[in-house]
Amino acid sequence: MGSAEAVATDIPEDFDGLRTLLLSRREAMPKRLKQIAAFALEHPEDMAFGTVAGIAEHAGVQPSTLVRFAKSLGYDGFSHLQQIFRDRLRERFPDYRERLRGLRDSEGHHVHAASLLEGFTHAAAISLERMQASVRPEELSRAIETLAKADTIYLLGARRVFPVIAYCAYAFGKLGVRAILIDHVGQLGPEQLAIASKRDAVLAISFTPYAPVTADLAAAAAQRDVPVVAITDSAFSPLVTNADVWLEVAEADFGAFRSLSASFALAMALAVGTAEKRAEG
Amino acid sequence: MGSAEAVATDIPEDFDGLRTLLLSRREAMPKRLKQIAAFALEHPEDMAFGTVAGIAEHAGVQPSTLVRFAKSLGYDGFSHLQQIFRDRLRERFPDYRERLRGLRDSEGHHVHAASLLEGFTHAAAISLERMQASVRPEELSRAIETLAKADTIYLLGARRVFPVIAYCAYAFGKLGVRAILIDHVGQLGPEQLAIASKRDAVLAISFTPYAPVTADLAAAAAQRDVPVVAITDSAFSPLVTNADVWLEVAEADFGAFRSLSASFALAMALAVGTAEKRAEG
DNA sequence: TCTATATTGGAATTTTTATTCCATTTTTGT
DNA sequence: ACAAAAATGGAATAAAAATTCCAATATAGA
Repeated sequence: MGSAEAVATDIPEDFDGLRTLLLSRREAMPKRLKQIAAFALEHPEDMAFGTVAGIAEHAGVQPSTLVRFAKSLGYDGFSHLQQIFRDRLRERFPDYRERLRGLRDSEGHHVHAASLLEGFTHAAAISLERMQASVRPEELSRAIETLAKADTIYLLGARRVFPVIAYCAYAFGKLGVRAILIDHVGQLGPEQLAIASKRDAVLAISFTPYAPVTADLAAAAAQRDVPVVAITDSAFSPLVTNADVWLEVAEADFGAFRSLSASFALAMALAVGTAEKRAEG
Repeated sequence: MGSAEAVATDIPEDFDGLRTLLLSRREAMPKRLKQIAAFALEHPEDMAFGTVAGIAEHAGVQPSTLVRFAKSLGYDGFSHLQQIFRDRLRERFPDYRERLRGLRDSEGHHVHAASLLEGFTHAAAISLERMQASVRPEELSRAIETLAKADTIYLLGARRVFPVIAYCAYAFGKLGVRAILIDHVGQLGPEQLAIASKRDAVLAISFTPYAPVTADLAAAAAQRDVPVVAITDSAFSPLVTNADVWLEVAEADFGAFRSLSASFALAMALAVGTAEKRAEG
């Protein structure tokens, strides 16, 4: 016994932890392993994407040495170590379920509750960050212009995104912009939308799994030449075909639930932007 | 010859090109391939990291269909296609900087629209960060325990926070927890809440300026010994006096509008925590 | 310098993963 | 409604990758 393998007690499951570990062990490492440690911190992307053979060649070591490196840190093998680098690129929590399970066993209930909260908070933060990169300013401007020209704005959204559209109703009301929430009570959606004309506009939101009502009502409106502004999560959304302008928002999830933070931020920007544009002209 | 394979003349080598290609072919694609195309654009990260088997399962298709998909676009095989997704993740950071620079250079309206969006995004991020510090894990646990013990959960929230409570109705439903949304249609709030007993619970949310309905209905429920869990923004809130447990959330604002992000994250943590606790015992 | 111990290189092996093939189902055109 | 073509599912196969093992080399302590 007493081999080189670590006692596998504190294996870092995220990149920061790994970096700290590597730095602290740096001095005590044999030549090739130190070489790999340096390479890993310098080229985390290669570590995330490469194969053992490829990375080994780049780093100037043997494939087996890479596996040894991973094991000496306490990981099962190279694949396990690589997961850390992949998670980092994904900006996701490392194996969150595992972590939650561990917390539940070791400490009290409130720790678990806190980490649930942390999970949803994190998902929200990621969504916001991603949206900053994905929404194109020109499209946003076009959407605002379309809504600003409208006489009345009809708000369309069901199920998961209903809260967003409900908030739009609140915000437009506060801003003095005439907007009508199509809540589809008593299945009266079509009737609620029937009076929309080409001088109005529809703001429709829908994410997977796309609620059929939303797409149907938006299509019906588009048919009658009512301008449609859509917020959705993919170019394949049924809303896209009928939309004059569409904005893409990909929300991050935690467990089975997706965030709505980015959608809210976007909806608010649309609402305020519309109100300001109207005030101008 | 003349098989289904594409003529391999214009294989996009970057993500944007691929996206454009997929969009242009969207209509002509058979069902499963379209399904994959949608999945690929929605979950580019999974495409980058996953294995054929894993991605196929997530997307709900057979592994062979994934390979066919890649080939139908002109790629050698799945691995070749996957490379596009990996390259995209590698270049994500420079891409983002480009975008910001472009933003600065472009014309006035777009900049303004973009900065509105940034403002709301920022407010949301700040709110999330603050909440992490202000919510005490023990209180959160107590709130979850209270809700978990309840037979039926009555959801109370009006005006600005109505979206949060509406989302709770959605989440609890998904999680199989009996919950009733007091939407106060036709001013029937008191009647909707009348059947709540001490074996149930009320989850009430209210922020300044506190909507009187919410406080009144919560007080009426508390009067009849229905446990009340409250989410509010200060110790001076009218909800506090009637609540058995209360959680404080201070949302940041941008312009006249406050974020709701932190409230959403908290509400989701409550919902999932409650469902888990019920599953345990 | 010599020996015990740790480290390294590289081929052999096992495991995982991508791809192909064919029978079955679905769609399309007449 | 029918035949032909296209699309699909799933098992079989091929390819690629990770891991292991052992001999060779280097290192440290006496």
